[in-house]
Amino acid sequence: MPSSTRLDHWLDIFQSSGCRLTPARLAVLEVVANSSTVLSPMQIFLAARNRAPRLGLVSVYRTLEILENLKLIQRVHQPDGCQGFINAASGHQHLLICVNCGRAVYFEGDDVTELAESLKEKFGFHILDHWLQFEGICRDCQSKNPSDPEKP
Amino acid sequence: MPSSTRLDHWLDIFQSSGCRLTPARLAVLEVVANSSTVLSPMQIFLAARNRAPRLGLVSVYRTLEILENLKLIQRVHQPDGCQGFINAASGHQHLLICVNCGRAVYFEGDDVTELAESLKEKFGFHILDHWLQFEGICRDCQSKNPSDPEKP
DNA sequence: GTAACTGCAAACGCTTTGCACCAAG
DNA sequence: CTTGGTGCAAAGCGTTTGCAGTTAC
Repeated sequence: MPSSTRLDHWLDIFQSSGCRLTPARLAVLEVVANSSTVLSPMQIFLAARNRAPRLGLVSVYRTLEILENLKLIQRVHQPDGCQGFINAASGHQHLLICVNCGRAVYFEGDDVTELAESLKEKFGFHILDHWLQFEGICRDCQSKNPSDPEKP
Repeated sequence: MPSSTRLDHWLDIFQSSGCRLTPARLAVLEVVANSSTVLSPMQIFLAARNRAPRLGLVSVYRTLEILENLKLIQRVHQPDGCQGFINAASGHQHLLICVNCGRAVYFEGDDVTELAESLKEKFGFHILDHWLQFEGICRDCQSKNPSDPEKP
């Protein structure tokens, strides 16, 4: 899905779920919808403040909470701490993340549902959710200086 | 591996890596080595304080850091926040966690390495690490009151 | 007009650090 | 004896909350 279409889609869902569209929220939505990398609340704040100079960090947190509830973004857990967010591909949570630049790629991995089924039988667990994440270095970062961070 | 053997194993590695064995550290090691559930630093602190009454929370953090570096425990990321720790099965990071009681089960999932290989070809990523985690309700918790927490 | 939303500042909780004392080896 | 480890207290940091003013609808 192209970024512009995604933003329209988000605005649609956002408004029809009863949320008011304000400059602060629009700025956050634009930043997150147009990014294909994992972003921290602070990164989102800094980027969104260019579009809405009076923006406060608090509004970023509150908007992210709404977006997470609407399933428009998903939380990404990283080796160190964990408050990264990325726009959520429909239904999938299988991510490939570059530890150098933060770029993220969704991929298909339907064999996971088979695995879930066998776990259910084997251990008697009722499976609610799963999480598959790969970390590595993307092609671009491999060809550059490995210690050159390229966060957007 | 039985818990007692694991503790011995840990003490072995711990000491031969140059770390001194103190009452505080022993208490933390005993608690974590003998548990098969995901534990937060605070839970570990409370349990370990029974064995070493003068224990400080700070020592728990410091000991966990050492254990993580020695790969004896692994960090578990949970939907909400993420500072859970569990003793690490050798080489495997595939976990099945009960969201009710915290019990964790390691399982085999070697198909993940195949998947990693295909991702490498498809997207050009150099894969460094992966993470597969299932969340659900274990058999015991299914048969009990679902809202009855049973944290150890 | 009104309820939802805002930014600010302060509170909060978890984690880390500085330090003087202590004990493992 | 020496160096690494301890607990305490305080600092640090990211996140959340209370609030009075503001704005989308």
